Amino acid sequence: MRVLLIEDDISLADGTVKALRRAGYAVDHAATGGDGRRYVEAGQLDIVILDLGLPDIDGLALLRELRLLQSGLPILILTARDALTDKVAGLDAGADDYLTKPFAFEELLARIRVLSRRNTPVREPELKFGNVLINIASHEVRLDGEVQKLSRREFAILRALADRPGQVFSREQLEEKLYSWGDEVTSNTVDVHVHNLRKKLGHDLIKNIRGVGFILGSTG
Amino acid sequence: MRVLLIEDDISLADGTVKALRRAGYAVDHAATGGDGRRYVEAGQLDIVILDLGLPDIDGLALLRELRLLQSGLPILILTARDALTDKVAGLDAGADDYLTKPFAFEELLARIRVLSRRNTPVREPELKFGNVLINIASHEVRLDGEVQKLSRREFAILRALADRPGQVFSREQLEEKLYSWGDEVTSNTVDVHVHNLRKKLGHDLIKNIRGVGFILGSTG
DNA sequence: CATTTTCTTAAGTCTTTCTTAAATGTCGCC
DNA sequence: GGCGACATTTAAGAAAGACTTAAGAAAATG
Repeated sequence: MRVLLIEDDISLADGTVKALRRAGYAVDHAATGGDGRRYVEAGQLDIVILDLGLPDIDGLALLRELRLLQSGLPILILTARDALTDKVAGLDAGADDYLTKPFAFEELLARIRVLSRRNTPVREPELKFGNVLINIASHEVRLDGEVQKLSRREFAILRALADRPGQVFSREQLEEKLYSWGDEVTSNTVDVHVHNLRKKLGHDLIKNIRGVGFILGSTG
Repeated sequence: MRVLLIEDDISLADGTVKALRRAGYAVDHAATGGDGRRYVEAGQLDIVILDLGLPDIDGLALLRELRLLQSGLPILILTARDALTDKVAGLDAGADDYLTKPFAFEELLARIRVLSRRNTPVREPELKFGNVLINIASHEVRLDGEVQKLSRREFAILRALADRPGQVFSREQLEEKLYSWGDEVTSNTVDVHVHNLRKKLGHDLIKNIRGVGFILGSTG
């Protein structure tokens, strides 16, 4: 298991590196963002621990770059920035976990274990279908770059379909994604929302399969 | 996106449930571990938020149980227990994230988004017969790579035949696949659909065995 | 608490698909 | 080769399903 620590504070990095090695990991250390990027480009890494206050590159920008380089690579942000907005921004930018300094080393190890046992692939925070771009975090959807305001239910339907492109969802399945237990609905709400979605995002994005349901993003 | 909150403190749960719903999630709430387990058994969930101080079951034991029931289901622990050993134990027992109370709701949402980015790869069951490719998930059928639009009944017949290639199906057997009990039909519908299928997919795919029924030949 | 937005319902319209039945075609047996 | 049984084709009316619209109810927002 090979870990890359991107951290500019040398003395802090030193201690962490040593402790990680003691815990049985092979550890690389990069003191700058540019350096870190080169390590990731070289491949062979299983997990990246990223400090945000780097001297040369904005941490979140680097994070997005690394994601592009290796989309499945788990990235844990480890930083002194404990403001809520920083956490949310970091996680939404594609980080898999966010730990603030000062931290308990045992917790870092546990969170590394969580990330390293994960074997399912991870999706980008943004989804793209043709000329439609879906930002899960901001509930913002763009058609040809232009922001379209979606209501909550519209977004929920779109997201459900976008989670599994090429898979048909029956109305019942979609309702399950929209309504909590006890809130079931007995009308053609889904149809109406789909209709409104199509008005906003174009008529070809969501297709209907007669007698079966709705589907997004397959060629048929 | 369907979230289950397992939490015994009713007033806290109420607030969280409402806020989650406002964020666009379908939310189920279980006040006991046993209840929570039943929700998970029922399926349809995308993520579980688990409180550890439950009245009836030890939280970690429940966590392990849920993991067995649905191994890919993301579980986030949300608890007042902020001791390091609790965190480590929770994460090592199989939780995907661990958030301590009191918490910022925005952070919970961000961490839910992280977990929902994971998508369990789904096997796409495809059946192939000569130059005909059948995709069950998308209800798509291709002839020489080109998508052919099939109606519901046509697809049902083709799927029935394709499920057991080389086996002859009588008209009665095929009708059983098309109609629910009580909907029986008294004409040559099956023949008509087979005819339309052949028009779309070539005349050799579905063969007739005189006096017996229809069969899908793998040698086409 | 008033205003605005979003959600649900339901009814009407439109489209596709299903069924029916009758005509035509084919096989195999006498 | 002709006859009867079975299979295929055709077309039209019926039925089912999808889409659209609008209005009242509910929920969010300030």
